[in-house]
Amino acid sequence: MAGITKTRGYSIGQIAAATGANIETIRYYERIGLMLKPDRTPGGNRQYDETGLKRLFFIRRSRDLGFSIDEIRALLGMVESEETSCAVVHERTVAHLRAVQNKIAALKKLEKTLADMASHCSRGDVPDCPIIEALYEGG
Amino acid sequence: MAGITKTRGYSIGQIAAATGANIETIRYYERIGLMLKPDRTPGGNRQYDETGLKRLFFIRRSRDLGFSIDEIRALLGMVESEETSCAVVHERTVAHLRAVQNKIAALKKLEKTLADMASHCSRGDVPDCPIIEALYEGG
DNA sequence: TATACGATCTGTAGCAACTACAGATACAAG
DNA sequence: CTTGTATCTGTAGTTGCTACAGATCGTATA
Repeated sequence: MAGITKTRGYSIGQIAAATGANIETIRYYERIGLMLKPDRTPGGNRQYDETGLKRLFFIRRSRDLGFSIDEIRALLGMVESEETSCAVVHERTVAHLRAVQNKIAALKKLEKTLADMASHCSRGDVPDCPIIEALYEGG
Repeated sequence: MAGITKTRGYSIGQIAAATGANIETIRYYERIGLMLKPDRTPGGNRQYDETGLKRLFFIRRSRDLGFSIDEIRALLGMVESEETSCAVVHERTVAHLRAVQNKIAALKKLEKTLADMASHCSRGDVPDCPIIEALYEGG
């Protein structure tokens, strides 16, 4: 009688703790339609079931992997509709992978430029700083 | 008489074209105090001089290198104040470089995960997609 | 000189993806 | 039944812009 019956479901705080998401973020996901509207307790508190919990795990994991909200929306749509094939999911994943690789390439260039700039600096008390000069470059 | 006299300065459109910045962005930089308020024509249009143009080049270049507005504010402050040494600028640059390197490392991990996920997918019409399974991971 | 047309003007609202309140309830434990 | 924590709604802030609307400026041409 006093035990936590599973049928009660999970409070928003519980799924927040379980997934590492922040409560306000979960409500935000609901507002933008990424999380479905859960049941409520008689008092009006959100009550999630396994499905909701899983969906949040899916969203968090996808976000961690850098998928945008819109991409996640599309992925969830595919999961929902039985028609969509694994091939389409694969396509999207690869597209995202490419984007990540492009970002890495861009950041590497940037890293090189910054490292070069830093290496040219004597770090002394000189007022003429080669880093500053480099930042004015192009003018 | 009909020639473009340099003393007239540059319009916002001209410095936008020169630096590649967008006009609205320049006004935004002014609003947040990154660009200084320029002179105005009798009619009220902005008129920039070399100093303004150079400052915008500096800002754009720094942004391209991934410095945040606040970091640029600090860098510009150092340029302004004669007291600040090159060493401090170096320090900030290296700190930023570290941040970039950390981001690269994080993205590389992510890249690996995505590549692994994609490689496990047969790309067939199978409804059970290993990518989707992987996204549900943690639940 | 008149006028047409593009460039600028101010001010505000929107974007992603959250985060951070305020002020009011709900709920669980003692 | 009280206390204290958890949630509730709604709104505003964050970063770095971008995109309007509706008015005015500036200039090239007839």
